Amino acid sequence: MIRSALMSYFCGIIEFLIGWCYFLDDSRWEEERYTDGVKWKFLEHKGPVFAPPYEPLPSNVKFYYDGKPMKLSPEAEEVATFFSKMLDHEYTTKDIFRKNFFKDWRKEMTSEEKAKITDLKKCNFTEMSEYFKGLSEARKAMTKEQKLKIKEENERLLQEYGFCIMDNHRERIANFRIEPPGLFRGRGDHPKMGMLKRRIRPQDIIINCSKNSKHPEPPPGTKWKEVRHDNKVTWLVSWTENIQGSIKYIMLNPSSRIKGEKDWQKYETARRLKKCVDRIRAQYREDWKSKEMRVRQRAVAIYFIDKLALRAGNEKEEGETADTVGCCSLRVEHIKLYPENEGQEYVVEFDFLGKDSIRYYNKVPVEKRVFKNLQLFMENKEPDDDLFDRLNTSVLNKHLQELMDGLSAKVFRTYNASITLQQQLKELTNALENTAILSYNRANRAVAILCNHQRAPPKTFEKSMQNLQAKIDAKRDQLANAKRDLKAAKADAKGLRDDKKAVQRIEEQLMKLEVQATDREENKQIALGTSKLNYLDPRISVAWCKKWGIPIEKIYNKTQREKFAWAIDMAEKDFEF
DNA sequence: TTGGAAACTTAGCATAGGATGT
DNA sequence: ACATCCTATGCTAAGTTTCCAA
Repeated sequence: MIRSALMSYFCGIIEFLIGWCYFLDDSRWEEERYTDGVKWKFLEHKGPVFAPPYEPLPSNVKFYYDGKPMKLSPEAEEVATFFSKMLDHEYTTKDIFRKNFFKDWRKEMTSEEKAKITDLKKCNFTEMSEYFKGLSEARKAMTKEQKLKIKEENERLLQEYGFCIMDNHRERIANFRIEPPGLFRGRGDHPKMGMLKRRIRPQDIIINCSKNSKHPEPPPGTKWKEVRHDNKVTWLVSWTENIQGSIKYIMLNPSSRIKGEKDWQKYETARRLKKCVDRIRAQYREDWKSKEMRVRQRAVAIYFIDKLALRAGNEKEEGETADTVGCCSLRVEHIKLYPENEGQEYVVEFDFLGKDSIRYYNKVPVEKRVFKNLQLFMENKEPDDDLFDRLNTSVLNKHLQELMDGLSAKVFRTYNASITLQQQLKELTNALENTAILSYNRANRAVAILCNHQRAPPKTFEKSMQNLQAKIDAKRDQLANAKRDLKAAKADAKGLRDDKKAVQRIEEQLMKLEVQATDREENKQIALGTSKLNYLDPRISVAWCKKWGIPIEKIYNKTQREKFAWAIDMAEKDFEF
């Protein structure tokens, strides 16, 4: 079954089929493929699409310094436009943002400009800002023909640069456009916010492709930094970004074979954890009693990672990024211990900023041994000391790897997310089709809450809720009227039947609206997409759809169906995670 | 053998663009 | 036909894990 499904999905052509049959007949394929690390045999692409060059402002749009108009050099002007475009954002008022911006802006100025422009407060960007607002208005107001023309040009670019050939398949590339220059805005309280993210040029670009492929051409008069032929990696293009000095990549779309296969493998690893999670849990519970402090710390950390789906928590360089933590990097100040709280014993209160500076707040009762250990870990420490001072992610993952091949901290998140979805779907789904999606979303929501996937409530949330409520009220009135008609229409049989039908139809519509309202309200601050895309084994959802006769389109949109094509082909209604 | 770099996954937000209502 | 609303998509930052050179 798996065999044929896979073939129909992946094996378009004969050569490829041979490769897959090798895989299908021999489970060592994965190991071989991944231990020798070869990711592809052939790779050809057209290289990246660069950001459009800077277009200087028209002469009537002026920058003012100290109240007087001032013509800027193109370099300085460009950076000024970045700032002017952000004027409406709160962060242009933040000290760090302004300080970083001004420092980097000055680097782009001529010496004359530098001498003159010494105070950001004296800079007036409003005319520039208005100009860009005007441009975006104009873009919105374009005629159909103009919009179509742009759309066609985008499509042409996509067809030319958006695909590559990897091992006999034309595959979609994820991000073939180079990130345009601008002002860096990190998430949360980022020390580098406002810094200039510089323009990427051909000489910054490393191309990766097959030796025997047609190499991408750099724009006329330019050169690539390097062309290499490394088939042990999956990226096509890379460059070094100037804010953190990290490398950025152009890679394939999630619909590609190489990503799909990896995704599948991820869920298979999580399913292997399912088989031995009892043993591992017994182990860490045992380790809570260990004589060795480092073993006890490790065991408590794994418990948190398992029970609360915390991230591993790598160390971060201070001052380079926002101050956020995960499990291993928790500090004393991030938890509070309550021997007794609201009728529960041994309660731990977590309050810290996690990835993307999203707050994690949770009060959980824990086992007595965990509680006692935490008290011990916190003894004689300052608030900003590490809670787990004998532990880091490398030590932790090394230990996990010993417990199970391929086990790392994030596998627990994947496992717990997927198993929770499966359980919740079993519990919540009732046979009534029109509430099935609500059940699904609720199961999805349980996972999102576990993983702390939050979102800012949409700006228009209140409004949209009101609109929906108005619709519901209107529908209620309509129902009341229909019921009245029904009472009045007792006389003749046909009218009675029609009226009954009408009442029923309206009742159904009303229920649908009410379900929609419930769903939306419950979703106010919770993001479902992240878990759906990254943590939930799609085969669970596919199986659920098959079991309840729900069209897959109801839960996965087009992009998601493309990403999960492997699972849609593979999973039958009896799939068990 | 280890620490930093490289590679790759996960993340929320902005907005484009399509659906829906008027 | 147009305005409004909502969802899908693009974007790129921020994580985790793996890799590899010293």
